[in-house]
Amino acid sequence: MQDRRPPMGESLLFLTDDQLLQGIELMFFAYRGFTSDPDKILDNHTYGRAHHRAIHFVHRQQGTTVNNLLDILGVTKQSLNRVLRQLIDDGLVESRVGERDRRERHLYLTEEGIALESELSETQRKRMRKAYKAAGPDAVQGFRTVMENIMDPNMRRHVNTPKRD
Amino acid sequence: MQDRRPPMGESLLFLTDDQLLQGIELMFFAYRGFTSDPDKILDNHTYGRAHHRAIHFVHRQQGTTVNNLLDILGVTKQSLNRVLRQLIDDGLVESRVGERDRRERHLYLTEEGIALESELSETQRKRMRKAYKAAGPDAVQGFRTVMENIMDPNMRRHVNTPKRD
DNA sequence: AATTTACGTCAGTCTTGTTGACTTTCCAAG
DNA sequence: CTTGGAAAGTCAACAAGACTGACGTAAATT
Repeated sequence: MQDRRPPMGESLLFLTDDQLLQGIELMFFAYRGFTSDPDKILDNHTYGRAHHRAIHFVHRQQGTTVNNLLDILGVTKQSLNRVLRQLIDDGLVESRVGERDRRERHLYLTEEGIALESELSETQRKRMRKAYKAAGPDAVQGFRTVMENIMDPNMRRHVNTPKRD
Repeated sequence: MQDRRPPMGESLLFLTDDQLLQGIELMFFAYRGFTSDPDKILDNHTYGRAHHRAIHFVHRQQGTTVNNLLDILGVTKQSLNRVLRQLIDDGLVESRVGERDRRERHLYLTEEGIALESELSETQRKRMRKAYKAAGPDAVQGFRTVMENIMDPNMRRHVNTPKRD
């Protein structure tokens, strides 16, 4: 008589379609929760997720160029330009002409921009902190490993790498 | 002399703002990769992500009602109705009047609908399988735990629960 | 001098979300 | 049996944010 389970040498039970389906839905629901807090704040500022993304990456890489931002965000320049223009006009982002290469524009958050960034990221850090704390360090390491393998390899270089010591 | 590290009894280094920031960006980039494969397929069918979501959850819960779908997807009925109408008109989804409660509409995928669902989910399962395999079972368990803690608690009941024996 | 690069902008389209108003169907409680 | 309300569908208008395509300008590179 045969084993009723699918043919797998060791325990590869975590690779069944059912398990993968669960993973897919975890991605959907977790991402929804993850974006819900900032979305509420952004509503009050007549901004959207696109503004949040721009603010986030300008904050993390002050002085980044438009081209670099396009690479990270993966949208067209017209799309990015729209939100960037609003943020500049509203005084949240400053655009400075490059010194070495004057074609480039280097982007910086103003004080006001930093303030909104803090407000937005605080809600997300709070959610992440709660999840990390509840799951524990080993689970977090596993989470990281899986997430890095889900994303496109050439995007990994854009992910923040925490200082060790 | 004091410890130079922040005040934390044990090693809670995985809760620093830098670590949390990494987690936030992992969510962003992983979700982008995760949705990129289906998006390409959907383009050829003049459908979008909204259609994919509807198809996915109708498939997993054949016979589900519109109301239940609204609860899961978290959009307005007008928004859902638009994509559902297209899918019904195109013969991918069948809407049957409820027997017990004839106000309700029960939704089913047709053969054609199942075919598209398979095509879409196959690319996502492939990506998840690759990530799971590279990370290993323990990492996958950690991934699950963190993701469940990121999402809103009342959404957990909607996540597929794999059979254990 | 010619070409390429970086950026900005105008114009138009599409998907997907929203609100608000209104109708039809139908169950269930008074 | 009537009526209140829930479930579903529909129409209309609108906005965010993505897209394509074309064009312009300034600066760097070849």
